[in-house]
Amino acid sequence: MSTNYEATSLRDSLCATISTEQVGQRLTVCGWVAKRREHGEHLAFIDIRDRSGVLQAVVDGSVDVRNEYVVRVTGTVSRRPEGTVNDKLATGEIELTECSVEILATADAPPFQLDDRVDIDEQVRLRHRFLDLRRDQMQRNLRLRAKVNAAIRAAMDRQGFCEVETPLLWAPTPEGSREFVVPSRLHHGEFYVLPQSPQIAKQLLMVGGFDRYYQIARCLRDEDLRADRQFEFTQLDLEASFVTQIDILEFVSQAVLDAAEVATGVRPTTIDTMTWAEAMDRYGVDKPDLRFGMTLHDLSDAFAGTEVKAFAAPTVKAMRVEGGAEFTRSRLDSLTDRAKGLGAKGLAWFKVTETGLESPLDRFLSDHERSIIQRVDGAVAGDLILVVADEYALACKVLGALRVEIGSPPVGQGPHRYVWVTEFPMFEGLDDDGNPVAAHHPFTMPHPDDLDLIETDPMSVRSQAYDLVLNGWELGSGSVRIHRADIQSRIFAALGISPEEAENRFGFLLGAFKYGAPPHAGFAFGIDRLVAIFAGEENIREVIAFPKTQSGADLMTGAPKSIPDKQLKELHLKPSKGA
RNA sequence: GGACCUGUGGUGCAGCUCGGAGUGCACGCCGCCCUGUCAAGGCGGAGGUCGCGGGUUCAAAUCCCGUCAGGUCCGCCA
Repeated sequence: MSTNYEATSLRDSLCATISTEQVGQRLTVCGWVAKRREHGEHLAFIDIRDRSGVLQAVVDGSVDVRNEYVVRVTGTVSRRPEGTVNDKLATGEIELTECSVEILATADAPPFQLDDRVDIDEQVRLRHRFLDLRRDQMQRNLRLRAKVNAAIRAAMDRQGFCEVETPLLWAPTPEGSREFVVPSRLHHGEFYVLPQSPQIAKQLLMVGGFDRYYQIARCLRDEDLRADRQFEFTQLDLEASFVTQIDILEFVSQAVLDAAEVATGVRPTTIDTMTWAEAMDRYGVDKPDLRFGMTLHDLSDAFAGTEVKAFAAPTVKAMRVEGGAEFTRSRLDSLTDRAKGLGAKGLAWFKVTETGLESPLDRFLSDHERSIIQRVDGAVAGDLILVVADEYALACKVLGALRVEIGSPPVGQGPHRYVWVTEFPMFEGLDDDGNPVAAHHPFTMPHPDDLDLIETDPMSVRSQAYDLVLNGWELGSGSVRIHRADIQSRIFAALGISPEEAENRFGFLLGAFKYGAPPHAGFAFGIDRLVAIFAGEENIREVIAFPKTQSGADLMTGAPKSIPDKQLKELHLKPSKGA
């Protein structure tokens, strides 16, 4: 028999670990009163809840305990009388009798019910998060998260990675996401920032000879929040030397598959791979959700010489919505609004009927065009065809967004479909000065076949950057890094960063690279998101103990708050008007 | 910075279109009854700035404007 690690000075056992095997034993448990059911002067049932579950204690009616009192109960483990067994309870066959009850702490009535019977308003939950955490959902989620963390650590350790901690107080780098700023007390008017990721630190560790580094790292970004984005989030951050992309994908796969196995009980058999170009073309996003079809189909050739004005565009993309002919006009209007909101000129829709097409545009179509639309993706009567005509990238993006909006199942439904998206473009879009913007970051190694294009056709250069995607969520991304000064110079030049500016911004990294930088590559993926999907939660707040609201407030502590003038003075800070 | 949804005893909702007394339901809370319940049951009770401010009106939870908070999304997130 295994040692009972749960026994402490105050208790012998966890509530729900007691079974019929212990019948007759006198045991002590500790926990909260989950429920009290009174049956007159000399009989009451109290459910005692600890982290393992609940256990029923039979007590005298005079025992005055109320919901959420903290109690220590000593009693005899007994079989429940015939006919009173509760199948719904792990401990439903037993109960504690002849109990003595010690009240360790009394409790006010909680501001909301702690069972999972009703949804509680987000504000109320967050204001009293410490109570919310007692609920089964939060207990399950955070314990699941702990198991995932442990599995990830074990996988990295097994693969020879060394866990190294990197600073939270770091130097500002005017690149990428907005940083949280920390004023320096000892250096007037100067600031640290909290790292948006340990990116540069881990590359320096490579130069430092830690050829396999990892860390379960907190990252901080002062950007607007979303269901899958908090100011602070946790990543498995890793970097390795003397490797290529293939090695990194394998390292990360091991960690993710191990995590999936402990979380779901099943080890996923495959992680798909597709290029970024494929993902955009077929799914209209760089984070495709492979749980469902509704892929995008290119009709550009068929409509090349069309008379239909709405379709006179470089690219015509279509998507079949199974059963979508039932969509109401207002639903179609709202989809059209969404398409326009994303930059499309409009959204064409065609309901496929037994006799043909039903659409405001139908009368403008040639017979050939009509037959093309009717056959999109094997359409049958009752389906809906959505068409966007525009520049290639925009048509893909708009239809891709509609695909997710219409077809995406809830997080908890369907299989877990992992996919590596590779060959991201090196650059995307132009900044205000007309220079290309690094899609990943400026230290990303271009694809070896595209090195010659850096100067001639930068926007077509592919990079050795890759994302891991699960069910439409971007879990994380990584890249092979540039370790050669000549290639780095060419990339800086393409980005419009002068040597002086590069020295100013990244001098300490580039300087380090002069002393022997090994070829290296790395990755980082978000543990909040991974656990949220494992837990079937739509929002990462549900897997974070103390999250912030969408406006960045902590409703429990009241943060952010003003600080005393004395403290401001010490930091050499003066609030501007309105503060 | 923008769009949309929500805000009504402690909690979750209904009431809002079509203005007419703080009206209703469920849970919780308090008291009494009840010896086998487990979402216990029965009886009784307390508990409200209808988020806040302004406007329209004889009259506003309800209509209008503004504002705050929470949520979802766009922008943003190298």
